[in-house]
Amino acid sequence: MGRSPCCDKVGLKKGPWTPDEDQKLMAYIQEHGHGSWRSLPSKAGLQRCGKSCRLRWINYLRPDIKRGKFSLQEEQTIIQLHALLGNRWSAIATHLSKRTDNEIKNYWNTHLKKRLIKMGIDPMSHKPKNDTILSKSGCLKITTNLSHMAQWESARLEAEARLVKQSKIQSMSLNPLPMQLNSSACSMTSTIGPPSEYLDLDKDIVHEKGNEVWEYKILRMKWRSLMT
DNA sequence: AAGTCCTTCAACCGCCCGCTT
DNA sequence: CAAGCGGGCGGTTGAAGGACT
Repeated sequence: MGRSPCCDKVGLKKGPWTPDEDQKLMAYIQEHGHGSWRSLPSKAGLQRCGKSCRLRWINYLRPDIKRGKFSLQEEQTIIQLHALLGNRWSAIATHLSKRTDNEIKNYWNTHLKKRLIKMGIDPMSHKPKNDTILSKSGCLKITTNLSHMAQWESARLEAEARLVKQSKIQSMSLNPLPMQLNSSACSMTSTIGPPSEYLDLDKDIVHEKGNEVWEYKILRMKWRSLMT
């Protein structure tokens, strides 16, 4: 059976949000929380569908959002995480506090992807375009390790997401158990980890262009930063 | 100054997944 | 177990503004 549309589209407004609509949405959420997105628009007096409200809140109105130029550190983090995770923007966003998945996705598509292409790096595989030559000369091991690392990282992120969800549920029930969560998170990260080969690998891939230096210290460095 | 092309990014769309009934 | 629903995600679009001719 086909699913019903997320909202009754007749009479609902689309397109850019007006300051008045923003104000209504913010005022409502600050007072009541968003609750069910589907029912929020009518309660808040908005002629929008719930999805549109959710998107507007998450990507623009939320108070804990950082806007403006991405720092070099942020750019490097995005590139490193993209190498590991691919186009999993929401997963990447969890590692860049105050940045939204939409913003990261846009920044990748409009800036970083083009920059990598200019540097002769395939933005999807994060490998130099003339990869076949490099593979023969030893980079194959790095590529293989990256693939293993990505698999492990995927699993770790999923576990982390579960913990966050669990934490939210517990805090909402006014009976948070931060110590338990922290200890379980610690035990997870200390007992589960990448194979020792990742920790021993010292090879970095470095590309230079003009004043820009891009370091692909994905393996050892990334692992360390994820644990901090 | 006017017209065209290019870039950016907010917002929409469709699909998927997990939960509930 | 299957259907229905809501939320979330990634891909795509199109308006707006800037750059270029």
